[in-house]
Amino acid sequence: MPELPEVETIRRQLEPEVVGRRIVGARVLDERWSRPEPPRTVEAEITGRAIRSVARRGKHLILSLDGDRHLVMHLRMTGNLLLRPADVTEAGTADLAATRLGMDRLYESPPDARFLRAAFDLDDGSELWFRDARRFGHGAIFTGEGLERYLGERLGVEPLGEELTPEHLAAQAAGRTAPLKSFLLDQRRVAGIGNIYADEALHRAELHPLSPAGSMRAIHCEALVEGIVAALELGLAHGGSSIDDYRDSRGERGSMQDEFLVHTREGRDCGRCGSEIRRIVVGGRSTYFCPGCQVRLRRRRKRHAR
DNA sequence: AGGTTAACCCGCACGC
DNA sequence: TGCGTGCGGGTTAACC
Repeated sequence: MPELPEVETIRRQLEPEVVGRRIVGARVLDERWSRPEPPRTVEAEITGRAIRSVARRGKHLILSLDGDRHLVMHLRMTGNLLLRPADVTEAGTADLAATRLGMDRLYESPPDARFLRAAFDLDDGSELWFRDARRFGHGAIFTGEGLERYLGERLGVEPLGEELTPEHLAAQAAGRTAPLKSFLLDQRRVAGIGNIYADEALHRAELHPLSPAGSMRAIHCEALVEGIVAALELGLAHGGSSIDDYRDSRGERGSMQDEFLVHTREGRDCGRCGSEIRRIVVGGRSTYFCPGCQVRLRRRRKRHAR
């Protein structure tokens, strides 16, 4: 699923290709994609504007345009954001280009391309495609002020920035009884961690996914920050995880799924202690962990003032 | 109010 | 082979 490393991989690929380009056409093909904003409104807001920057906050990708307009896109589970190069816009050359770029079936001829939800034409002839089989993906247009408010009320600190310190994590977790797994998935605490990297971070930190978030002591917060950073950076280094749907902007798979320590590895041996990796459900999410080396912390007694 | 669960979707794996 | 069932998963809404 697209989590921080997957979205950041796409951002890094798009940035040099689209910054400075002008959007000369916009088609929102699925009204759900821009809901509650009507497709025509979003198209009108975008068309004719130049792309100033490609940014990411949490799992959101942000195309900032001329005139203080910001297109925020979220891939959710099955969304792909594909940059279709200028030389494949003619139907006859699509197969050739797809072969060259390893895109297999991703570039079908435009009119009947499956799952195409939105498409943006750039002034050099390239196209940005938002494909999404399950229609959970979303796009919205904001002014700078609206963007700040929208992201601000949904997202906590960036885990790969300076703000994620053990002290900050401790403050966020203080008093919370929700399991660590649920805590990590809460985007308002730390932004960008999803089911995959939550499992990987907890294993690296040797913390049990069911431990109450507020049970962590300073040493655990330090380990968890290190675990989060290490898991996300390894994901980035491998171009993200492609368990099934994720593809980068060129339609290529990431390889992080080959590096998982615990995620999707039920029944296999833990590389650290040799115990058998287990799968449980926490907060409705599949959760993989090693019962041998991920310690379960006890709930901390409330401190009494004296 | 924090925490948990359901709903949103739909392709696909699975079982018969 | 074909069909029905259920699962997954990020986020939000609804609920306890």
